Amino acid sequence: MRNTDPDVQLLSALADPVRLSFVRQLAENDEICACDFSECCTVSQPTISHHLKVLREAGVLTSERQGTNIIYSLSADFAHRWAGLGASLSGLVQVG
Amino acid sequence: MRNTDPDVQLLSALADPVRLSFVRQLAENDEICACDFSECCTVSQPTISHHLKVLREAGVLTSERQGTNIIYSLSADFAHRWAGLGASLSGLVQVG
DNA sequence: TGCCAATATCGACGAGCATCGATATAGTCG
DNA sequence: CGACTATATCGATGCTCGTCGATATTGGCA
Repeated sequence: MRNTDPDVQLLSALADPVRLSFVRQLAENDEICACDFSECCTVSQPTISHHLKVLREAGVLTSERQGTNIIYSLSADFAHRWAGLGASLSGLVQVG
Repeated sequence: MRNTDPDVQLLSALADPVRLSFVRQLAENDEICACDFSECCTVSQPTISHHLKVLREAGVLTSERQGTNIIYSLSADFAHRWAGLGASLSGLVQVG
């Protein structure tokens, strides 16, 4: 009996300090190698891989292979989904 | 060693199907009595009270007493916080 | 003051999740 | 092919959280 609501899945994916930190880093640098996330956080490599998978499956990130490394970047429609969610939550989007 | 990041707290508060449903109802009707939430969901009264408390402590909702009932509404700066978070996550806010 | 209705708190339980070490997979290069 | 590096998967563990029934609290009213 899982959560199939994609909005809940999106929010759950972001509602973790490690994952939110990843997304914020990607908001500043368009593309980040998976190996570079390990430099900033105190979690192990399997944990990083797990969190990246959660963000990928929630549609927040997309991955792309470049040689040995895997490059992550924010998903194209993440911004739209965020804005749409905000609209449904209080008709805001534009807040001045 | 808990999460003191208010953004993570905000996202965690919304990352639950019951709580997100509450917020969506409040996005349509400005004010809702606590007793009216029980009509729409399959959870018990203590559970509803618990979820409302989480949303209150995350700054999403505000409560106001009206006689025996307690009226809930969206917090005034919830929209600002949402937009600010969106901006920090990908400089979006304005998306198409 | 005493009763009733609405809401909150308490204590407990079960499921899910973040985390890890160990290991497997995949791609590169000699 | 064989070794090395980067990333993913596996299995286990401890903790957090959603949920409930029982109970406490609070406000309104007779």
